[in-house]
Amino acid sequence: MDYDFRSIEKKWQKRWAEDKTYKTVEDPSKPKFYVLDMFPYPSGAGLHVGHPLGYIASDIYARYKRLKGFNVLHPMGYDAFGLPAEQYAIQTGQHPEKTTTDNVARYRSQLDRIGFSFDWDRSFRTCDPDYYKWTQWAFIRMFKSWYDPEMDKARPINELIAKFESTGYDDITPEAWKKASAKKKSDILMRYRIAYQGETSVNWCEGLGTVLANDEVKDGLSVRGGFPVEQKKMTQWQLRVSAYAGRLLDSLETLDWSDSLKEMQRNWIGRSEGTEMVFDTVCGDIHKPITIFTTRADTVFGVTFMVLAPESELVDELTTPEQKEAVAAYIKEVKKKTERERIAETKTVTGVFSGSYGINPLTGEKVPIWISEYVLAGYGTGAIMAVPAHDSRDYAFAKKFGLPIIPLIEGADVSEQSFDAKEGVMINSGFLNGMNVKEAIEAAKDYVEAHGLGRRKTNYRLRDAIFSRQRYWGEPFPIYYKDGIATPMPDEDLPLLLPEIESYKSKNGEPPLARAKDWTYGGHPLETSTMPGFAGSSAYYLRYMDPHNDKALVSAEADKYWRNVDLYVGGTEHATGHLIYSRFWNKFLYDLGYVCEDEPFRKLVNQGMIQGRSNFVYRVVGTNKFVSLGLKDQYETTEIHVDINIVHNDKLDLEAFKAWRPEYNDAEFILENGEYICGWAVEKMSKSMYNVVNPDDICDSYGADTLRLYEMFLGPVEQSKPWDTKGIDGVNRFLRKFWRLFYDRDNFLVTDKPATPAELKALHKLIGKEQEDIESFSYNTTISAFMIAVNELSDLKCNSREVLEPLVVLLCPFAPHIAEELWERLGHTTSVTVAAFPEYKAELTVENNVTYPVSFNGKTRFMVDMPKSASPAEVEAQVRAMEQTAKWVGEQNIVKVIVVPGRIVNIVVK
RNA sequence: GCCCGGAUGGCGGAAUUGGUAGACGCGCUGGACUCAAAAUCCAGUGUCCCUUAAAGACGUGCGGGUUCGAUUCCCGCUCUGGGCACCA
Repeated sequence: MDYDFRSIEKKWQKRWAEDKTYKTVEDPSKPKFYVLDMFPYPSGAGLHVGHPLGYIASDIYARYKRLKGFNVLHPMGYDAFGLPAEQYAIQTGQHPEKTTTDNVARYRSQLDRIGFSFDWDRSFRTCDPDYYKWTQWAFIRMFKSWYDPEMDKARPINELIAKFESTGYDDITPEAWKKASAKKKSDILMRYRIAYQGETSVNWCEGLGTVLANDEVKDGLSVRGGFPVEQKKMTQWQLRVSAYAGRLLDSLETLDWSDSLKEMQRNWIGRSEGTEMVFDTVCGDIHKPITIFTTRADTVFGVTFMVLAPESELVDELTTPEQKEAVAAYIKEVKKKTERERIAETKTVTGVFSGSYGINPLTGEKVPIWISEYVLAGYGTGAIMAVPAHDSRDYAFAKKFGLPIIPLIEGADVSEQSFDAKEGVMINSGFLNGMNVKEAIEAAKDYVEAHGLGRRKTNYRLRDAIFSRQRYWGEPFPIYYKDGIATPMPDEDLPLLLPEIESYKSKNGEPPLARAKDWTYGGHPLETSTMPGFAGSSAYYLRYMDPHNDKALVSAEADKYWRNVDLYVGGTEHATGHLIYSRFWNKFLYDLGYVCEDEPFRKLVNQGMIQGRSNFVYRVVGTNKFVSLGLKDQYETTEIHVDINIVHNDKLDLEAFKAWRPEYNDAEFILENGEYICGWAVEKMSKSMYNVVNPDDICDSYGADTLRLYEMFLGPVEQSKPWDTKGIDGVNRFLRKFWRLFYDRDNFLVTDKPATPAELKALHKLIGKEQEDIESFSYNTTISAFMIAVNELSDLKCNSREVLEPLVVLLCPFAPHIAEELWERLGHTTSVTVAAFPEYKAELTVENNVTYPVSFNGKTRFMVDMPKSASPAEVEAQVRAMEQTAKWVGEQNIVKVIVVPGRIVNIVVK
C-alpha cells in the first residue's frame, strides 16, 4: 500500500475542519501557551512559497506544545485595512470591501491546504466593524488620557483637569483654567492627551494624497508605492508615543527577542543623555534667552557660533531687520525642497546669518547665530551650540562660512577635519583643562546645574505617531466637532461605521469621507480622516483571546488566562512600525488596567525571507539562437529570464521553451553534452522574473507534508534563503520511507512484539534531539535526526508498535497529515493532537563515573575530566575503565583514544 | 560614516559552544533489480600525491596570537547581508 498523500491530506483537512479539532477554550487545568503569527495583509497576488515559512515554523511549535500538554492558542486573521486595496479601488472603482473579501477567500484556501492548526473560530479581519469598534474604543481611551510624568504612566484626563482646578499644573494656574473658554480648555488639554490633535511637520505624500508616519517613509519615498514625500506643517491626530520612549527602551531588556531586532528598536527610539543649556541672546537691543541641547557639555568653551533650525519659532524673533530679507529668501528656498532632495543634498552646506548673537554662559563670549537646515526643528529644542572643532557637521559649516575653529583636546589636529571622538585631554577649556573627555562631560554637566545655567536632559529620537490619513479604507475616528471642539462619541454608539461613498479618490487634499452623505453625529460634523494601517494591528493579539466579546476588547478572565503572546513569529520589516506601536498600545492599556501584562510579545522569532531562484537563457545577439551556460563566453549574448517551470535542475526543457512564447517557436540551441544548461541567480520572488513558486503547486505534486518539511529543512528559520525545488525529492523520499515502516506493498507491518534495544536507542536519540531542537527552532537538524532514525529503523526492519507509535507522535508537528493517518491505522480513535510527547529515556549513566551521552554523527564519545594532578598511571587506569565501559555498553569499534596527559581523556567509538 | 550579523565541499547546511570538521539532504559516479524505464536498494564522493589501495600532506574568507588541541576564544584585515543616517 503506497503513501497516497492526496487522499490522506484531503481527508484530514476535511475532518479537522468538521470536528473543529483545533478549537481552543480556556482551560485553567492546563498551562497556556500563545503562539501567534504576524497576520497577513491579503494582497491580490496570493501566497507564494515564502509566505508560509513563518506560519509553518509556528505551527510546528504550536503542535509540539500541544503534545507537551499545553493549552495552545494559535489563531489567524487578516490585516485588511490599508492602502493597496484602496489604490486598487481608485483604479477600478471596485469597493475595497469586495477586493478584500476575494483576497481573503483566496488566502484562506491556500492556507487550508498546508494543514495549519489554527483555531479559525477566533479569526477576524481588522476591517470588520465588530473588530474596529475596539480600535475606536482604544482611541477614545487615549483621547481621554494624559501621560503623568511623576507616576510615569497614563492616567485619566479627569485627574489632570482636577489638578488644573485645584493646584494648577505646569504653567496653568487654577485662575487661568477657570477663566478659560471651552475652546481654550480643549486646546490646553490637547497638549496633554495621549491621542491629540496638533500642528506638526508631517510627511505629506502627494502621490497617495495622505500623510504618512516615519516608518512608512524610506529615503524620502513612501514605502507603499514609492511616491515622493515632502515635509508640510499640518494639523493631524497624533499618538503620544514619545511619552513612552523611556519605558519602550528599558523593557526591551526583559524580552526574548533577537539582539539585532532589539538594536533596531534601540536605534529608532534613540535615547541620548545630554544637557539643556540656556544661552542669552542679543538681537539688536532685545535680550532673549534660548535653550539648546547638547551631549557634549564639555565642549562649551569651543562654541564659535549657534544655529537655529529654519522651522524654529525663534527664527522670527532673532532675525535683525538688516538680515530679514536674506533670511526670508533662505527659508523660502529650504521649504521648496522635498524630503528626498534634502537627503540627497546632505553634503551641501547651506545657511544664513540671522544678525543676532548668543552669549556663551561660561565664557561670556559673543557668537553669531546662524540659520541652517542641518539643524532639525523636531529634535531637542531646534537650536544648537556649534563646536566646529569637535563636530563634523559644525566643522563643515564653519569651513564654508569662514567661522573660527577652536580645538579643545590636546593633540587634536583640526586643520583638515573635526575630532569627534570622545577621548583625550581637555585644553583651552577653563576649569575643565587637564581632565579627560569623559570626566569633563560629567564635570561640565555638574557645573551647569550648580550654576543654574541648565539641567541634565534625556532626549529621544522617537517621535509621536501621526495617526490620521486622508484616505477612505481605514477606521473612521469616533470624533465629532461640537462648536469646533473635538469630542469623542459615547462608547455605546460604537462602532462608527465607515460610510459608503461614490469615489475613493481624495480631491485637493480633502479626504474621501468629506464627501460622504450625512457624515455627522448629533448634527455635528464628524472627523473626515481615517486611522492608519497600524491602528488595527496594534491590539489584534488581545482580541484573539476573546474574539466574540461585545462588551470589551478582551474580558478580564480571558486576559488573565492568556496574558500575552509567548511566541510571536514574523518578519523584521515590522521592527520600527508595528512592533513599536503594539508595545506602546499595550503599555497604554496596561497603565489603565485593561490588560495584565506590560509587554505584548515575550519571545519573538524573525523568519527569514525566501528568495526566488531565477533561471536564465542566453540569446546570441541578433539571432534566435540560444547558447548553453558553459559556452556562452564564446558568443555575444543577452541574458533572458526564463520561466522556472520549464527548467529542471538547471536543464532547459527545449520543447517547452519553444512552446513558451511565440517568438521562440523556431529557436535554435547550442548545447553542451547534448543539454542546455541555464544560468541562475537569487532574486526577489516576483512575477516579472518568472521565479514565483506557488505552494498550491507543491501541494499538488508532493503534498503539504512534504512542503512543510522541506521549507523547514532548507535551513534555519531565521535565515533568508533561496527557494530551490531541487532538494524537495529528498524529504518526499523520507516520508515515503517513513510510510514503508508501516506498510509494504500489501500488508500492515506493525506488530506488538517488544522493541529491541537497538530500536529503542534509535527512537530515544530522536526524542532527545527533537525536544532540544524544537525549543531552539533548529527544525532543519530535527528533520535530519528524523531521517537518521528512519534509516536506522528501516535497516533494523523495525515493526514494533512500541517504537513506531511514538515515532508517529514525534512526526506530527512537522507532517500532521501522514501522522494522523498512521495514528488512525494504528487503531486510535482520537486525534494524534491529543497524544503525549514521548518521554526521553536515552540518557544512561554507567559505571566508572563515565557518562554516556547520546551524540549525533553516528559516533559516541566518552569523556571524563581528569584533574591536572593526575599521574600517568591514573590516566592509564581511566583509559582502561572507559574502554571497559564502552564494551559494557555494547560498542565494539573503538576508533581512537585521545589522551592528553593530566587533562582529558576521550574514547571515540563508532 | 555609525551599529548589528555572516563567511565551512559542486549546492543547502551540521558540528553536543574548545575535543575525529563536513552530520543530514541535494547533486554527481558506479552497481543491483528490470526487456526497458520509473521507483527502490547498495557502494563511493573535501583537496593534493597515486593505476589502485594503504599511508601521508593540506584543508572552515586572509594574517597573527592563546592552547596539548581552535570552525569555535583574542588582535588586525578582506568580502558580504541587514539596520540607522544631518538626532547636536
